[in-house]
Amino acid sequence: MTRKGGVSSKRPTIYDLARIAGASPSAVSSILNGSWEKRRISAATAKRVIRIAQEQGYAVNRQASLLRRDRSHIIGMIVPKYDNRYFGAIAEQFETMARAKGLFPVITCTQRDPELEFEAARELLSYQAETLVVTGATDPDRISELCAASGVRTINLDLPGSKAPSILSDNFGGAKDLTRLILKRATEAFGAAPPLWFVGGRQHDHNSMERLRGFRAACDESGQPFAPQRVLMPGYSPQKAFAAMEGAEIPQQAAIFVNSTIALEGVVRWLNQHPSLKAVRFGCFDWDPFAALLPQNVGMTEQDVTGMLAELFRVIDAGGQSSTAAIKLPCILRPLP
Amino acid sequence: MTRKGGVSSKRPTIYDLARIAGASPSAVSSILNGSWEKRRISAATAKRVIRIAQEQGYAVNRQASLLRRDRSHIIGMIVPKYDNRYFGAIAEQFETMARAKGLFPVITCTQRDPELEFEAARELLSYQAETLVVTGATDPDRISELCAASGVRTINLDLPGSKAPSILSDNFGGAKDLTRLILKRATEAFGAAPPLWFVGGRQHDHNSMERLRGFRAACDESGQPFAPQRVLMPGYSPQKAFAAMEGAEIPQQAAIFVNSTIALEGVVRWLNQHPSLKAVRFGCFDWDPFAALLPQNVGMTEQDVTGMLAELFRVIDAGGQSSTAAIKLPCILRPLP
DNA sequence: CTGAAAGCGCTTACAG
DNA sequence: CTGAAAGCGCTTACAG
Repeated sequence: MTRKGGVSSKRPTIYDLARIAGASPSAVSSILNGSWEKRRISAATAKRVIRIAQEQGYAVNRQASLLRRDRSHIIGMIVPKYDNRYFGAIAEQFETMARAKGLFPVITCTQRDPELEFEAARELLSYQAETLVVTGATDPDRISELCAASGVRTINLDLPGSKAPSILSDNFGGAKDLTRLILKRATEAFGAAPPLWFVGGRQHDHNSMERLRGFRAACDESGQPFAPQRVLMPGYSPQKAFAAMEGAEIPQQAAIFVNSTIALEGVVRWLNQHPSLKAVRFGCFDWDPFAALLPQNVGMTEQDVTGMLAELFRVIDAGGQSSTAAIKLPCILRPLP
Repeated sequence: MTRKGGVSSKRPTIYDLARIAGASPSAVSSILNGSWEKRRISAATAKRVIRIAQEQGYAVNRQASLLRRDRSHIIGMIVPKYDNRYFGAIAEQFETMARAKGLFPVITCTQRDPELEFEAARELLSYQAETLVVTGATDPDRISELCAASGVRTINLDLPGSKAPSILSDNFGGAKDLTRLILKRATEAFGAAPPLWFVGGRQHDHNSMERLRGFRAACDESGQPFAPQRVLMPGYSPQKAFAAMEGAEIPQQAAIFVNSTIALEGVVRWLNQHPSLKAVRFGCFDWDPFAALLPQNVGMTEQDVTGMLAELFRVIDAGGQSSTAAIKLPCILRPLP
C-alpha cells in the first residue's frame, strides 16, 4: 500500500479510522460530516468513530472533500493592502461576516498591482471560489470577464466596474461635505476663505475623480475659485504626496483637502518640516483615530465599512443576476474640535 | 455524461480542452502544468492547447491538482487582527515573501479568540497546509500539538510557545530602552523624574510581562521607585485602556509607558478629555506614523517586521527539527522631537 | 515519444 | 439500515 510521500504521509484518512473503528469508510465519512443522522447509524458507532478521529488528530482533506462535493462555499476577496485602517477593517469584517454565513473566506492582497490582481483572481478561481469580491481593483472588468467565463460571480467593492454590481462610498457627497467643513473652519481661522488645495489619489481613479468633483461642487457653491494647479494627484503613497507638496507653493494661510490617510502621511510629514505653515488647516477623506488628533485637522470622512459589507452580503444572498448598477453608501463626516 | 451541478458546471476541464484540441488529457495536463518539456510534446500542440485554454478561460482545479500531487506548498498563517499597523504589515509582507518563495500563503484572522485560533488551525490543516505560522496566539502549544499529529510544522511568531520555534521581538530590551527614553524626556520636561505608569496589555501575556520586566529594569537602574499600583493591564482594546485610565489617579506631571497602539488609542482619548493633563509625557511600544506626531509622545518602539519574517523563512528553509528556542529580534527605538 | 490507466481522499446514489 | 462502488479533476509512473 503506497501512501503519499512527504509531509502528508502522517495524516490519517477515513480508511485509517474505519480500520481502527471496525466500520466502513462510508460510515466514517457520513459520521464525520454530519450526514449520518439521515443514515441511521447507531449512536454507539458514531461516538466511537468521533473519539478515534479525535485521538488520531483527524482533519478532513478539504481538497478531496471539495472535489467530490457540488459546492465549495468558498468566497474569495482581493484587496489592495492590509496595513491601513480602511482595507484592514474591510478584510477583517469580511472574514467574520462570511464565516457567520457558513462560507469559507479566502483573502489575498494585491498591492494595487493590476497583474497581481488578475493572477490572484485566477488563483481564487482555481480554488473553486463561487463568488469573488473585487476590492479596490484597478481593472475590475477584466476580472469580471475572467470569472464570468467560469460562471463565477464577481462583486466590486470600493471601486466600481461596469460588468458586475458595485458597492461604493458616496465619494461625491462625502467630499462635498468635507470640503464645506474645511472651508468653514479655515474661514473661521483666517477671517477669510484661503486658497484650497486637493492632494492625493490619482487621475483616472474613479474615487479620486468623484471626490474631486465633490470638492469642486463645494467650491462652486461657495463661490471659491477652483484652480487646477492646486490639484495634486500624484498616486497612492506617502512619498508621492510628500514630493507633490515639495513642488507646490503653499502659502501660510491655506487649506488642504487630503484624499486618503495614505496621502495624509506624506502631507503631515511635509508640514512638519515647514513649521512656518503651522496655521494651515486640512481635512482628510478617510478615518484614522490618531490622525484625528492632529491639531490642524478639521475633520475626517469615515467610510461606512460595516454598511458596505452588509450591502455586499445582501447582494450575494439575493443571488441571481443583480444589476450592474452602483450602490452608494453615505460617508460619515467626523468634524474635529 | 453527468457533470457537476451548480456554479461549477461551466468550468472547463482538461477533458474539454483535450476534446477541442484533439489531444489527450494527459498531454493537456502536462502542457498546462509545465511538465511537458520533459515529455517532448510538439511545440505546435503545446501552443494550440495553451491558446484554447485561454479562450475557454480554463483555470486548473486546485483541489484536484493538490489531491493528486505530493506536496501542497501551502503555508498557513493565523493572525489576531488585520486592522492595525503591526499585524497588517505582518500579513502583507508574509504574503509577498511566501509568494516569492513559490509557496501559497493562506491567512486567517482569529480575533484573539483561543477557540477561533484552534478552529482556524484545524481548517488550515484540512487545506493541507505544510507549515503553519501561529502569530500572536493565546495558546500556541495546543495548536502545535494538533499540527504535530498530522506531521505539520508550526512556527510561532510574535508570541512564544514551548513546542515549536518562536520568533519574537526583544520585548525586554525594547521596553527598557523606551522606558529610559521616557524617563529622560520627562525629567527634562519637568525638572525632576515624575511618577511613571505602565498602561496596556494583559497579565499572563508573555510580551506584556517581558515589557513590564524591561520597564522595571529601567526603573531600578535609574533609581525610580516601581509601584505595582501604577501598572494597568486591562487587556487589549482602546476601551479597556480608557477605562483603566479613568480608575487611575494621574497627576499633572506624570509619564506613561503605553504598551501598544491599541492601548494608546484609549490613553490619548482619555488625555484629550482631561486638558489639565496636557503636560503628561508618554512613549509607546509600537509604531504608528500618525501617533508619532502627537505632541506628548516622546518616542515609539517599532518592531522589526521585515526582520522577523526574514527569520521566519530562514527557519522554514532550514527545515528539519529546528530547536524550540526563541529567536529574539531587536526593536527599533524611534525618539520623537 | 505518447496515451491509457491508476489513484489521490472523499461523498453519495444505489444496490442489497 | 448499511456497505461497495463510482466518480469528482487532475498527475504521473508505466506500458507500448
